[in-house]
Amino acid sequence: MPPRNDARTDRDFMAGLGKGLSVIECFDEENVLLSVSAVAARARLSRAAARRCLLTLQRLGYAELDGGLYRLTPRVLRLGFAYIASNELPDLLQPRVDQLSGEIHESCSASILDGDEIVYIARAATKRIMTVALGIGARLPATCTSMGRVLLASLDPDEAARRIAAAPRKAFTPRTMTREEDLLRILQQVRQQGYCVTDQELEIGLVSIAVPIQNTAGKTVAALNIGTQSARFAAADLSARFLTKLKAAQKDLRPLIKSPG
Amino acid sequence: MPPRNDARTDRDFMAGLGKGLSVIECFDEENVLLSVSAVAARARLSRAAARRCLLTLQRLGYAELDGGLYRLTPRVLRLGFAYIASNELPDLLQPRVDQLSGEIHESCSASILDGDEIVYIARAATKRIMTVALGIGARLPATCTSMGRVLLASLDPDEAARRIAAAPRKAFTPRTMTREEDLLRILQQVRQQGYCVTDQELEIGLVSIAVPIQNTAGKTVAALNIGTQSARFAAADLSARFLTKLKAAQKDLRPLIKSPG
DNA sequence: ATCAAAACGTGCGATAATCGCACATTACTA
DNA sequence: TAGTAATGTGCGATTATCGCACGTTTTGAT
Repeated sequence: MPPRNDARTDRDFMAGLGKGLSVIECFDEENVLLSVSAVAARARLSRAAARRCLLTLQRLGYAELDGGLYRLTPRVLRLGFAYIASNELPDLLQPRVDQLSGEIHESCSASILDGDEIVYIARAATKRIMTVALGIGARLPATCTSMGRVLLASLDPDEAARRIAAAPRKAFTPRTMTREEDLLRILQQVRQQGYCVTDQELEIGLVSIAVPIQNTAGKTVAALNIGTQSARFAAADLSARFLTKLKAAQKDLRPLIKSPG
Repeated sequence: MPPRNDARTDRDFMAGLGKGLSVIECFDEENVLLSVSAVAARARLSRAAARRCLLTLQRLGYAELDGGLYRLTPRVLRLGFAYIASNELPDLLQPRVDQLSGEIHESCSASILDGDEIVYIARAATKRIMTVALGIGARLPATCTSMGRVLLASLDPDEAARRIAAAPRKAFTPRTMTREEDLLRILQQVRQQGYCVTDQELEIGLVSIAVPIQNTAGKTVAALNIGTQSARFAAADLSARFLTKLKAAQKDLRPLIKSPG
């Protein structure tokens, strides 16, 4: 489990904690109820270890037994909520996301970058526009989403290139950009124009536009986007239609987001 | 840490996992950045154990070091999201919550019961109506909220009485009901009328109305509410104004929510 | 209905990992 | 500058974790 050997850090690594967390992450949309063996297989643990983790989680109220199978309880939300509550960003962005969505009657979201994925931290949906539901905490690949590209573009170019090189670049649709050089060129363009439009690269029929959200120090800390259906707006029309609103939100939010330290 | 001695279960309890989870829960709105000692104190751990947990969380990407202090990373959302994604309820309720909020231009939420607290699992806010922000995963005492009372009322009366007796009943405002007998009487009333209105019991100026949401088997699995300001609607007017919409949502949702098993 | 295969719970000895004290070091404060 | 407090580190003792192996239960196919 420990990726590297950090001398001291290696001694202080608590294997049990790592295993338990990976057990929690075993559960998802397609795996609501899992058996001990299934968890062991998914988390790459021995059956005994998986069982001990599940028993512990059950004892602590994070999991419950349902006819021989385990399921997570709402108590698990306490963990994710520890982040939401400890980070002011979601609180600051959610009202504005709600407002924007109400004004334009389109889905609106905010996300941050975590490795090569974006993580939704605020969201307001008019109706479900994607086949998959995207609630808070949901993750999408950064390389093929408008918010992800805006966030990647805000990084040091070398760092951005590194993450793109390391990221799996699956072609979700025929339009998905997968070539490294194409992505780097797009990032360059995003840096210049200050926003990003994606045209059905994640799902056919889905278009979106995103802008970076900066803190008082000017550092990009999140991305804000509007997503809609290509049947209603062509990708080329998104900037003319929504960019003013997004830029206004960007400007309003900036003084509210204090830089750390 | 283990509450009881369950013979076998006791042997299979992984102390390290329990400690790590309690460390994560140390972080909240008022404690964004915590030192090793602070975490040790909050989680009731030895400094060494707290340090090992934090080091492990850092290694796994759940925490990061910021000038000698630790902070949670968005990766923690993966844990809470494991629940959201593995439970269909939030997905089913969120669109309807969004829709309802859009129609009536008031804040609308859904929650479930966890012990003596309600946990928000879907939410759409028009503007911030409470001084505290309530995102997904947020918790409030069940006894003094409209959704909490609806959910408590759905339990076996003995069980409800037990939870009320065990719950801390803090008076958030002068109007907060704290007497056990009053609460039991209210629950009785809620069972009869099928909804609950609360009038500034959690925060002055805040009124709300809630109805239970049932699955196909008729079992209450969540509560749906509308919250607004007493300056706009008197508590007595809430049912006349909003009950029809809430009941409609209740009826629409019921066939969508399958009973487990 | 019967049987095989798979999954589950349990016991236990060996091992390795956690534990927390004690010390050295580094901030922070008065 | 001295004193307080918090941090990182080393290490021996302890104990909790590990995973195999066994017996039992459930599943599912014939």
